[in-house]
Amino acid sequence: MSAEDPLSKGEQTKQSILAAAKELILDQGYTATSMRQIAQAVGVTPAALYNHVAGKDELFTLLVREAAPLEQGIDLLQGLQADTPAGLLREAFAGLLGLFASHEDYVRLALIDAQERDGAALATLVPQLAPHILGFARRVQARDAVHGQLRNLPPPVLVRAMMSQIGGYMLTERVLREVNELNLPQFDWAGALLDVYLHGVLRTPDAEEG
Amino acid sequence: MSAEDPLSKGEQTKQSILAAAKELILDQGYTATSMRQIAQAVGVTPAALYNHVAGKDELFTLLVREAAPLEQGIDLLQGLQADTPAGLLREAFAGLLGLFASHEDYVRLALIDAQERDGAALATLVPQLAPHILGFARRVQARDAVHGQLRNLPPPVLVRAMMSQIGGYMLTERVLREVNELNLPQFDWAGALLDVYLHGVLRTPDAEEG
DNA sequence: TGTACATCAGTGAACGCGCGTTCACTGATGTAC
DNA sequence: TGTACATCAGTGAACGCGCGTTCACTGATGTAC
Repeated sequence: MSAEDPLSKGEQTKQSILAAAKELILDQGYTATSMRQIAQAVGVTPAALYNHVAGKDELFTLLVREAAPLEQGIDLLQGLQADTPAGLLREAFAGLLGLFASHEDYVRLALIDAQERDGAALATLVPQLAPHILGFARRVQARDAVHGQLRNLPPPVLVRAMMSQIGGYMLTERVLREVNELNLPQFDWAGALLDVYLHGVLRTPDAEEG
Repeated sequence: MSAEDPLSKGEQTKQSILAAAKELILDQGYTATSMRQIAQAVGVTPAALYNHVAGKDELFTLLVREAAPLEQGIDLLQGLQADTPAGLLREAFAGLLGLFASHEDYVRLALIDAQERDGAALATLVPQLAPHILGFARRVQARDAVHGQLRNLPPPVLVRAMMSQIGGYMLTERVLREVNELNLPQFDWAGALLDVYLHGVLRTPDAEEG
């Protein structure tokens, strides 16, 4: 259709299959979604799927791999600009939270994988990301030797408290939304949780702006 | 068997069915677990299940309802002893985290329900718990009018940051465990996250002990 | 430019299988008189 | 204490159905000479 669209018929169909499968699986889960449903959504016979994809298993694996923002996560951790520990933490927190929030599909696919398929997808992702998280923790520590902004916390606590707050944000985003009295309209929740986190790991409130 | 066991044969079988279903569903998910598998685990014919349970749907609903620590959660929020805002927050954080951590089965069943069955179970739980969470927030606020320990944060932020950190703890407990370099052996992670949270919402570090 | 052929994308029928649930039934257990 | 009967717990076969996948096939599209 568009100018940058030299996709063959086959590629087009494959993309349609992936898109339909993603939508159905996000809605119903992996086991509850059938190849027949996917074929119908694409407008094709079930048998036709097997011209483009080896089977249901490979289809889901493709889906998860395609949705994972792994490279972006790594680039983000490696491309942090800030000089101070507080700045690094702020930048990483905001960046990672934004990354996950903008890839909610991936988060949900990963949860489905974990629950219905032993979590092979997450299991391969964590080891790939781990060294970069560790590198980030060391960098923060090294900067703090100069600036002394951080409370005396073990580096793993810095990292886990951050990941926990970010993961918790994603989790509560879906649950607490329904509790009206806890909803502040137009409120910058991500910023508020970042603020609580920074205040929690820094020595003094004033240092936060460094 | 034991002294306090006047269970009829039927009740015994029903409990066996619930136990077997719970184990299988936690392992494989709801859709992927069949009535035949459950019957086999119990040592009984599939048809026999229907003498004790209306169907697969009701079986799962029973399971979730039985696993939910709803009353304990409410009792905990209502029975807080502390006088100061900081004390209340600390007690609630530690209590709720402990409650969820000791009911991991429920957390997982609720996630399965949310993913494979539209989340009917969670949907009924949140409104039941919500008023007590709100009452708790008001209580903290009222005490703070006297003590002035808290930073100037909207009460919903206090609550959500806490729920987010607790939820994040449950989430990262399963994922980050596998990253060896982030594991501090024998470390009191719950205490560390509580510490970061309190430090994050209180005005001064010294006030935490109040 | 025309022809022969290979590759591609999709069809329709069928495979063996496991699913949730129902049904008529069988013994064993409990209850009433 | 004995007998008649209702209830209980479980069986085995069967129901209609949808599952993932395979297979022989058909046209359409692309390629080589």
